[in-house]
Amino acid sequence: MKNLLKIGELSKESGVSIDTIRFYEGKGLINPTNRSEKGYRYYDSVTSSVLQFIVSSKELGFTLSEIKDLINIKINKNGKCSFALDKIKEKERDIDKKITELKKIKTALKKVSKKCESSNSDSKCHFLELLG
Amino acid sequence: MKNLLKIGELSKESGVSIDTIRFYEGKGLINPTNRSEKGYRYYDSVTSSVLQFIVSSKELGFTLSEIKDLINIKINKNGKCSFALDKIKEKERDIDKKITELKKIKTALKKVSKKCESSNSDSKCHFLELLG
DNA sequence: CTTGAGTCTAGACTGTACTCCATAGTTTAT
DNA sequence: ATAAACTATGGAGTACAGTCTAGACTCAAG
Repeated sequence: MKNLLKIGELSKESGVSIDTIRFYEGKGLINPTNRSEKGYRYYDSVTSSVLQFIVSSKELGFTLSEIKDLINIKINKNGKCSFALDKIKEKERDIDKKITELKKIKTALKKVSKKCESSNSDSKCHFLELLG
Repeated sequence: MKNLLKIGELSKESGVSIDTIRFYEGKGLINPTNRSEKGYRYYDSVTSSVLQFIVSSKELGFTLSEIKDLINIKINKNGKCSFALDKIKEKERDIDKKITELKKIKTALKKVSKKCESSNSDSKCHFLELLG
C-alpha cells in the first residue's frame, strides 16, 4: 500500500469531498486502486487527475454520465481524439441550442417588460391581466 | 354547479394534465372554485386562463414559485404593473447571466475542440490526456 | 341496477448531483 | 490500552416539476 492514498487524503489532494468521491464510484466514474482487507479504499495519485478531469468536464457542461463516456473513450478507444471530438462537438451544439432558447426567452421578456414600462406604473399590468 | 368544470373538463380545456392541475393546487397556484359534498373539484373557466398564464410564464423562464408570486401580485397588489415589472426585470437579468455563462462554456469548448481538430484524428486526445 | 368512466387521496418514482446521517468498525497517536 | 480520528455502509433528504400507482369512492348512462 505504498504511495497509496486513503479516501480522506485523496479528498484533500483533489478538493473533491469524500462523499462525492464515493458517489462517483457508485456512478462508475472512478475506482479505488485497491481495497484493504477491512474494506478501506486506497487510491494512486492518478485518481486525483481523474477527479480533476471530472471537475473540468463539469465546467464544460458535461453531465456525469457523459463524463463516464469520455473516460471510457480513454480506456476503450485508447483516448483517440476523433471519438472525444464527437462528444465535444455534440456538447457545443447542446450549448448553442440552450443559448438560442434563452435568447428567445429574453426577447419575449423584453416585449412584456416594454409594455409594462410604456404604461402608467399604477395601471393594471397587461401581463397579469392574462390571469383573467 | 352551473357552468363549472370538473377536473377532467378543465384539463381538456386547458391542455394541462389532471395530475398537474392537482400538483399546482398543492403548490398553491390554483384552487377549485368549490368542492362538491363528496370532494369533487369544480372550477370556473377563469381557472383555465390561470393555467394558460402558468404555461406562458414557464415559457418565459419563471419557476412555479415565482409564478405563485406573480399570481399573488395580481391578487394582493391589484395587479399593479410596477410590481410585476420588478419580477420581469429580475428574470431578464437571470437569463442574461445564464447566457453569459453558456457563452463562456462555448468558448472553452471551442478551445478544446480546436486542439482536437488540429491534431491527427488517431492521435491521443489532448483533452483526455488530462486523465493522467 | 349494473357497468364503465371519472374522481379522490396518499405516497412512490423520475433525473441530476450531490449531501448528510446513524451506526459500526478500524487505525493511529499518546 | 484507550481515545480521537478516520472509514465503511446503507439509506434519507435536497431542489425542481411533474408522473404514476393503488385502492376506494362516485357519477352517468343504459
